[in-house]
Amino acid sequence: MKQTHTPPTMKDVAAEAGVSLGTVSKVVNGLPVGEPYRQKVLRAIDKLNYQVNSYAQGLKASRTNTIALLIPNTRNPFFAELVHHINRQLLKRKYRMLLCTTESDTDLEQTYITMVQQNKVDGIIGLTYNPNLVIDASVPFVSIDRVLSPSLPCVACDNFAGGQLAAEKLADLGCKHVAFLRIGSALNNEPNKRKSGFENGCANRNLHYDMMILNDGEPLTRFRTFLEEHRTAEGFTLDGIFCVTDYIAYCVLRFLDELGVDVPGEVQVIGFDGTRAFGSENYICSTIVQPVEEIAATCVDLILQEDIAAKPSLICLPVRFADGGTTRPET
Amino acid sequence: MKQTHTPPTMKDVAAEAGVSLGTVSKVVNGLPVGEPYRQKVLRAIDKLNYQVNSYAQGLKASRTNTIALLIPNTRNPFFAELVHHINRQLLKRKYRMLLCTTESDTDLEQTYITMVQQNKVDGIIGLTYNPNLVIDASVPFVSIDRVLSPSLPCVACDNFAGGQLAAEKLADLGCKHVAFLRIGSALNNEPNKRKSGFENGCANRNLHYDMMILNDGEPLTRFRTFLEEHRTAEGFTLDGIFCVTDYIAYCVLRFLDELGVDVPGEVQVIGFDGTRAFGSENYICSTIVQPVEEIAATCVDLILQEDIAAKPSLICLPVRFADGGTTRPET
DNA sequence: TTGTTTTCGTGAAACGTTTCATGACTTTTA
DNA sequence: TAAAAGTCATGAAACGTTTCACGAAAACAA
Repeated sequence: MKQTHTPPTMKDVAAEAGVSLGTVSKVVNGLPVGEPYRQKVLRAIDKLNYQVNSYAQGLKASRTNTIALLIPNTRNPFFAELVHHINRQLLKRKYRMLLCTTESDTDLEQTYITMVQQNKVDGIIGLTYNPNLVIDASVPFVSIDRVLSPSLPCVACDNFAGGQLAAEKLADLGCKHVAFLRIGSALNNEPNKRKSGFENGCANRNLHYDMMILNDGEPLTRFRTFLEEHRTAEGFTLDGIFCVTDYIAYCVLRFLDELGVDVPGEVQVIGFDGTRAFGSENYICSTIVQPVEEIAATCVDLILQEDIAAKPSLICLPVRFADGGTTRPET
Repeated sequence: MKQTHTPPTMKDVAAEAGVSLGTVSKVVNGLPVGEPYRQKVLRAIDKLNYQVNSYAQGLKASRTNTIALLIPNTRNPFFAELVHHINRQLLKRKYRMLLCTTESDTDLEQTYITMVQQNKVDGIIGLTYNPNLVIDASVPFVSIDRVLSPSLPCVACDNFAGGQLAAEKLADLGCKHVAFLRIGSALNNEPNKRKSGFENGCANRNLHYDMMILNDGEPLTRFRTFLEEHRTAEGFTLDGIFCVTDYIAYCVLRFLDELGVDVPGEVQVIGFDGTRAFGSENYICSTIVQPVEEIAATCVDLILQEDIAAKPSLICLPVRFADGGTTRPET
């Protein structure tokens, strides 16, 4: 009699099908097997409800079926969505996701790096702002939003096009004098391209713009000061604001509210990311939406792709504008 | 000569230390070993920078070092924090977290259930509203916020105390006539206890209250209607509102804004959960804060605890009140 | 000193896969 | 028809652990 509580193994399947272990293995892995054999094995697998033990598999193949996702945190809604979609994609492909939230916790970063060194993950998808991250070349790595080295593929939305779209949108919505608010970064981040895209867009539409750049670490209240300076007796002297991030847009909106400036009446605001309001499908502000789902899918495709040489160094995915109530309705 | 690129195995450690495989295994697993042996092994482990291969471990022990976390989504900030903290706790204990975001995706639920049946996880931590979830008794299960059966432990914050605290807080802040807004649920959810707690608190403080209960699926705009009815020529007839959830509080705040009711001037609002504003440490409203970190730690403790019989069926963790600007400053 | 008990490190077997050399069987060729 | 070539399932070895029966050495008792 068969033990009821042990999951069936390949051996059981082989016995049931009347074939050898190797044959079952081949069928399971999609290797060529004579049709009658394949049928017998498939029937047996079905009958026993067999599923491979990925730990035995991992042991043998020194593959772990695990991809590490290195991300600052899950609190930021954009990151949370990214986690969600990457997780889905990996699950679909029978991979596990090792979630590493790194926020300024060097211990955790070390834990993660140790695991990688010890060959416990098959690849890493990383969205990291840590500039001195040491990446072992033997582990496949896909970066999000930041080109770390020419040899490591990077997936990002089309930040240049996004910046341009924001500028053109503001112009099309009737703005004459806009501002770009951003946080400077010495790093070679992809999001930095939003700036040149924006400048390009303004040039295309003959739009006059100011730019306010905060250094890393400077308090966001500087933006408040900046905005305050634009409030004159004749009204608010800006009629459009592009914020490099929805988060900044969110803060700016609060500042504007405090200053009594009407949005989108007096000034229209566009953010970047496509952050949705708490618990709803609505965007928290008019925004350039990153294609989170495609970014996730692309990362997973890349990390699981065998042929490393064939990986392009930068993949840009298209963005789109979405109305979130902080711009006037389109005509 | 030793191959440079293969991680060291127990065999290597045994050779280095001049002891047997079994001895190394015991040291690694903390089993009793003579002190001189232990020292030799530890030195060798250190020298070779050895780390156990958990896949071999899992194969042998039919343990997988993986805990599944079943959660509706990661978009809700409360869930996102839960994921974060549970992940940390598990990582600390060398466990992996298999993240299953289930939101109304029956396919994914099936994937997850199959994995469990096939013995691919060592336990499940589940926050699920799916009433007909079938739980295999052979897999340890810890539930969050919902008692699924007397034999399955459940971790929750002290919802009763939270409801009571909200009522008493409103009373202490000078409210005379408050309302409790909630969504009804036929399920035996722990959060339902917020109601009796609230009623108890009102009784303690002789506070008059209304209650508005929405059935599952009813649009939240009903709350708007409810609020509208309380706006009279003499002003707003409610001076305090307790919402069963921060999300509802968030919506209610928007309704109140639309209705031109001043918060916290005319009416004070308290939510429940401790949701923080996008990208900040501030709460989105005055709220009863769930101890997310403790909930996470408790779940992990329970799920990894060997002795199932010793697990209590319900663990209540203390809540606290936090000011989020929608109540008047405390005196 | 001898016999008995206890302690504790040893090493082989087993966990469920994958891989590869082997050889049985079929097809092709002369 | 016989030999050579090709096809393809077979089953044993190996992956890195854990576990357990075994036996050597130490401790104790007489």
